[in-house]
Amino acid sequence: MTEEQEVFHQHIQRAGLKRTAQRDLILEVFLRTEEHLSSEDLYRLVQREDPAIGQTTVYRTLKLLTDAGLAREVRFGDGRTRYEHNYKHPHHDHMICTECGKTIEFFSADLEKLQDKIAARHKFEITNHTLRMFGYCADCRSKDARRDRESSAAEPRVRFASAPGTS
Amino acid sequence: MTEEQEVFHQHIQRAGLKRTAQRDLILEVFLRTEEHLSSEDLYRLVQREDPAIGQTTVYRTLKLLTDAGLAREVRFGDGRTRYEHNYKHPHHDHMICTECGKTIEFFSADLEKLQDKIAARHKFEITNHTLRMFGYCADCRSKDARRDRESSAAEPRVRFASAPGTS
DNA sequence: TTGATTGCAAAGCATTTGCATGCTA
DNA sequence: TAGCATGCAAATGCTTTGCAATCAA
Repeated sequence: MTEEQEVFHQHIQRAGLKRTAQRDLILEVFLRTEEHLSSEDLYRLVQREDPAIGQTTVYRTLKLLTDAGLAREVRFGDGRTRYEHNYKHPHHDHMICTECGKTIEFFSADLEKLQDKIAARHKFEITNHTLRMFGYCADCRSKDARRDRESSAAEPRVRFASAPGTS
Repeated sequence: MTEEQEVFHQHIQRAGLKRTAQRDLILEVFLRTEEHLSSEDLYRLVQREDPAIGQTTVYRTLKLLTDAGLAREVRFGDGRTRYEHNYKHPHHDHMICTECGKTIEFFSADLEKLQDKIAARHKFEITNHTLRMFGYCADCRSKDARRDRESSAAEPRVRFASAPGTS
C-alpha cells in the first residue's frame, strides 16, 4: 500500500465513508499518471480496466481525492477542470503552450515573496493563488522559426492574435 | 462620440459588419459600469433600457467588444465569464476576496519583470498571463477579527478550508 | 438588394443530482 | 442491517448554434 493509498483510506474512515473497488481503482489509475487529467481523461483510462465504472463515479471520486488532499484542481481555460497530484507535490505555477498544449510547472520563491509583499500593501491575506502564463514553449518556438525560414515567407506566420483560453 | 465608440465603429467597418441600435446600447451600458460584469449582469442592465433585447445578442456583442479590444474576459472561478474594460486600461492582475467577492486590481512592474525572467529560463515566450490571488480583503479581515473578539470564542472562527473557485 | 443581425428555441458541454439498486462496515 | 456508494437518466447552468424574420449599407 502506497502512502497515498493510506492517506486516502484514512480520509475515508475519518469521514465515515466506505472503501470500494471503484474508488481504489480510480485512485490507482490517477496515481499512475503524471499528467493533468480531466475527469473525462481519467474515466477513459479507468474504463479500460473496468468497463462497468460510471462517469459519475469518477467525478465524485476526483472530488473525494481533492478533499483528501491527494489531488488539486487546475483549470487552463479550455472549460474543463483538470486534476494534478497534490500529495507531497508542493505548490507551483504553470506555463501553458497555446500551440501544443504542453504545460511546464515551475516554482519561484522570489515570486512568492513578491506576491506576499504586494498583498501586504493592500492588507490582503492570501490563502492561495494561481499564476498562469500562456505563450509558446521552446519546442514550438523553434518549430515555428524553422517553418518560417523554410517557407521563406516575407512575413512571419500569423499566430493566434490572442491566446485562447486566458480564462 | 467617445473614443471607445469610435474604436468600436472602426472595428465594425473594417470587419464588414453592421452598426445596430442593440450593439450601440450594449456598448454604452458596458462603458457606464466599472464592474466585472457577466453576460447575465449586462443583459439585465441593458434590458432596463430596451426590454426587447435578447440574451444571445449580449453574448455575441461581448465577444465583438473583445475582438475590438474594448473588453477583456476574466474568470474568477465561479464558472461564469466576466468582462472588464480593456481600452486604455492596461494590464493588471487581481486579488479576489473569497468572503465578500470584492476584487482588487493591481499592477507590479517587478512582478512582470520577474515573470519574464522565469519564462526566459524555460525558453518560454509569454503572450499573456493571469495571476489571481484568493483570500481575504482588508474589510473582511477586520470584520472577522471583530467577530472573533466579540464572540470571545476559544478558537478563531473557521474559514473556508480551501478557497472555492481556485479555477 | 444582399448579406449581416436579431431573438427565439433548441442544442451543446461539463458537471451535478435524483433515485432505485447494490454493497461495505 | 443501516446507510453509504453506484450508475443511469434527467436536470442544471452557462454558452453557442440553427433558423426565419428583420434591418443596415
